[in-house]
Amino acid sequence: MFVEDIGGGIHVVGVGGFLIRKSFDCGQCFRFDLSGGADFVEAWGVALGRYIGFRQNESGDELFVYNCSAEEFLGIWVDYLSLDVDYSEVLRVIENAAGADVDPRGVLKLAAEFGRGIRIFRQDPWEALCSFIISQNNNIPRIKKIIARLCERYGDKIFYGDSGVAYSFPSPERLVQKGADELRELKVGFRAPYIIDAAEKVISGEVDFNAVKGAGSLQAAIDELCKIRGVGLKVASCAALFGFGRSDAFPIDVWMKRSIERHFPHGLDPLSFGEYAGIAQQLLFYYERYNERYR
DNA sequence: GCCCAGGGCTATC
DNA sequence: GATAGCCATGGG
Repeated sequence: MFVEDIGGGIHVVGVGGFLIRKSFDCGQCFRFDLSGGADFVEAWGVALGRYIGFRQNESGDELFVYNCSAEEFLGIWVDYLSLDVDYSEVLRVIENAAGADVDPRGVLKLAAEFGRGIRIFRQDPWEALCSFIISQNNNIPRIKKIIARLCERYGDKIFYGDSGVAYSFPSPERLVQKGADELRELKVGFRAPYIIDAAEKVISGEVDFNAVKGAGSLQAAIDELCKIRGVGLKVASCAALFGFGRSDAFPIDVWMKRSIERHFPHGLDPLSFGEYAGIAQQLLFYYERYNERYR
């Protein structure tokens, strides 16, 4: 990877096939907005308390990162974006993880190709947990709007610019201080008490993030997260995968249920993907959710 | 105007 | 342990 400073940002070459168009739009994070022109894509948003922008050409071999220094990119964003992981090897494993008996139509290979360029980000644990509590029985555009309102009202101003103001994701302390009634004004609906319960248990240590990270098994990590009211298997799996680096977590939502019912007549065992189960899940989700051919 | 959404809780069988 | 109804809201 080659990184050089330019005015207001950096130029990166050699990102190993990483594509911002797919990675920021595959349903794993909710605070980035995609825009684009004829032959490029931009993604602007907030993560890790920083306002940052990415611009990439269509083939993906030219990446520009704004509001970011070379040092910051190498020290923070390479990890966040999982650019240290060899996804060509990951995809190879996933494609070959099931035989024709399990995957008669070769959907794993199709999904891997369709989602080539996706990286599973290493997001902030609290933000991921809170975001996926909000996600339940909800749709992605609306989840993004609710989270944007949450940050505008309760986050800190972290950036002033011509295009507007950017806000950080609010801490659990701030949300507890506000309470469920005020949260309802943001139209989070029945999820308001769930968010408060999560914040309270994180603050008190009843739910221990270090215990989740250091859990000896995926099940132990999920059990810890499920102490929170409103957090079940699916939300816990998403938080584990996207916020705690548990790449073996395998969240099953309505899209994944459809994918499995449609393509895998005898079901699909996450264990067959080993530590890459979460990535396999994301590829199947993306293929089912965004591939018009199979809608 | 209707169905649905990156679900989970509760009651009931 | 499985299933049904409910939860609050608005995207498409």
